[in-house]
Amino acid sequence: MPELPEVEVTRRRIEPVLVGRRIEAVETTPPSYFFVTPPTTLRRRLRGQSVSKLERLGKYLLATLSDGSGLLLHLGMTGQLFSDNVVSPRLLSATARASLSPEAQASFEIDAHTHLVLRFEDAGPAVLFRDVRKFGKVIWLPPGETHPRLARLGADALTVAGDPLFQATRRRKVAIKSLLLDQSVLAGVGNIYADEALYWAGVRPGRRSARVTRAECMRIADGLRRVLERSIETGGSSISDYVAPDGQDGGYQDERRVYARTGQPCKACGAPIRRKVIGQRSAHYCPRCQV
DNA sequence: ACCGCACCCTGAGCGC
DNA sequence: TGCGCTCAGGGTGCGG
Repeated sequence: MPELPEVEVTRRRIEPVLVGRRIEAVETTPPSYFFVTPPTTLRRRLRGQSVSKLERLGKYLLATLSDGSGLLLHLGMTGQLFSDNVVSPRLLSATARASLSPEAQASFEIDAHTHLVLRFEDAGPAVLFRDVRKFGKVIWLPPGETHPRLARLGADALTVAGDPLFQATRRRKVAIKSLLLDQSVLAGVGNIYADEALYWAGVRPGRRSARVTRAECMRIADGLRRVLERSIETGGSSISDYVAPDGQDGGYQDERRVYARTGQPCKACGAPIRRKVIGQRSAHYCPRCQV
């Protein structure tokens, strides 16, 4: 699911049900590479801690705990972080949706894809982390320690300026889209918003980075800010799995200009949107509006 | 240093 | 109905 807007919306909406509460119990699925920190360690370290802060770093969420340690989460492709008092069909598989009565669907049952459950000392809702494909990550950070991946993150895509972006493109042969997806260059951009920002900038995704002009980098930075801010405003993109912690779908999927619109007319010029594989990911663009 | 590729995992949707 | 195929918003690690 999640790119910067979805992670930021998740942060904003899960913060009120996380910060200030003391963890009483931690439940997990068996060890897997989803747990960078093994479940047994996680249980031992988290119990009794209260959450003092929740921040977003690129696509990561970092919860600071009362002893100074940290709980680092990445939602991967299909990660869902939510409180267990909410309802959404996106929290069920299609088969579960088909087999369950509407009444049964109205309360979430912890399933095999729910890898982490945090229960708290107060009577409020539990916080759950569900992830069908297990590309997400749960990492406990000892007090005072950071994580190599965090140290390598580039500038946050929401606030990046055109000039540093232009500098980063020099002497790079990779497609401009692949550069935007490189988290050590820009933190937070994923496949949807890379395509959308390049559309607004009028630049084709396959252009070699070194051949993108300074003026175009300015437009790409503007495009990134535009699509990321607007997506946060509308609650992110809910295309297959994404659901906000309060169970709400996002709205930005309705505002897409190119992503997953292959063959459909460009909303500006009518030309059919094209799909092309770039860096093993699908890229979408308007052949007339983007050069 | 950089680039392309294989790989991690599960499910949905398609044509036959 | 079921099989085999492709596709999917993520990132890492390897060899060239």
